[in-house]
Amino acid sequence: MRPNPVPDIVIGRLPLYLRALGQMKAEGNTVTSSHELAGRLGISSAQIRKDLSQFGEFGKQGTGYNIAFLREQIQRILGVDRTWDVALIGLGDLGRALAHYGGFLRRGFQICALYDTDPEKIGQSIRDMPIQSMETMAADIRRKNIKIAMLAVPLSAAQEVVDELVGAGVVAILNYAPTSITVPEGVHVQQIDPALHLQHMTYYIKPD
Amino acid sequence: MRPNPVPDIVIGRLPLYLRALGQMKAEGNTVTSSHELAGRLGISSAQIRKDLSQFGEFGKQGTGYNIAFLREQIQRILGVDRTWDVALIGLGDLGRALAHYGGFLRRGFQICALYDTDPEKIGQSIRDMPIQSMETMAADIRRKNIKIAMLAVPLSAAQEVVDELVGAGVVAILNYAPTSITVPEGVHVQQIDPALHLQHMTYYIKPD
DNA sequence: TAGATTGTTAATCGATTAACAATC
DNA sequence: TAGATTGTTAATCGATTAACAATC
Repeated sequence: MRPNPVPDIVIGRLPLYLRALGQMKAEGNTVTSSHELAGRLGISSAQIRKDLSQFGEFGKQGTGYNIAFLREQIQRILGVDRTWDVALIGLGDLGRALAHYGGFLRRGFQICALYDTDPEKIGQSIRDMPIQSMETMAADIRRKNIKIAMLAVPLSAAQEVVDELVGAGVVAILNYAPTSITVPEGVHVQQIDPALHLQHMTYYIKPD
Repeated sequence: MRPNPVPDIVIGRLPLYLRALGQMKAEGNTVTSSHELAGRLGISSAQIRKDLSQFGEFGKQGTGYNIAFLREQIQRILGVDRTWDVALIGLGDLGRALAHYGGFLRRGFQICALYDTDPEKIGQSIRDMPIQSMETMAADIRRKNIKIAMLAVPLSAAQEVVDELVGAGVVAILNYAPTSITVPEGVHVQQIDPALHLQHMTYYIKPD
């Protein structure tokens, strides 16, 4: 009998815990508690303990959690106790900002290939990485065994590029194009659309 | 007796519906159904009908929803049947990309003020907007009655800037700094942290 | 009319929380 | 020992879905 899968909503909180633990470590602390974490993150301590209990027993009654240890455990659970290669497609303003962002590496990700359709851009380099043609993208991604892609192309190109990425073996896509994309079973998509978040908030602040 | 508030999780889906309706409109369609929307968004048609029913009756049995009409209604519900002024703080690579992004306006938002601490940047202009000093930020935001801010400053500065924004009357913050921030009751925060989304997905793709 | 789709109800499903024994 | 905090259970709370009468 297979164990029940851990709810996706729990998986989604683990990176949040990891981020907070990283900050606590940077602050020089060595132990924390579900209450302290809860306070930082604005959720309940019971939820944190319940979430962690899905994966094992990481704390000590009376004293709480060792920060370094718990951090390592969550990194392992999420699979970021290693560095993942990531392809970045679309080198407009946003794509360039992502390519320059230095924060991915310490969280388990390394942008290692850049692709665009614009002949003006192809051949240019960012951080010593050449921008390559999308013609060669699929073969290149497959050859490098890249499993994760960040998509910063215009809306009109998004689905087409997604299909190509999936065909090339990519199984996780972070989509910055403001549209829902369709992928086969087993391929994971996360979406970032700032306007969506802004519109969520305006609901609550309408009466000027 | 006050009516039950609409669940936040429902509010969070409305911008998604709005985005899909905008695309359908752009494609030249005039009517749609809960089933078609559900197919596009990968959720159930029952959920869409239930969500919409929180706010009124927008469809017709047998025929579905008029796209233009439903779009207007959701815009009104979310408060994006107008254009909101938005302040952007932090003009690094990401801040610049956001300042140049042309997609906000058609979704109800206009970046109308830029702030940074770097003396090199202050005085420069992006899209005809001058980058202003953070010294003058609070007074300026209050004078202009800006209620929404996008925060693209380094982690180390985030909470400090948030406190100043809140003090200046900002009630909605889109936080790009990779940290949880603390705000008083009545102030809304949404967070964008791409590494969080990537780590969420690696859980499922671990066995290389 | 026949076919389609809404809006809504009740049932199901799943997530969160409160509480506490265990124990450091 | 006394105080603190975990891991876990059961209860509560909330969200999703299935089903269908109403009706276009």
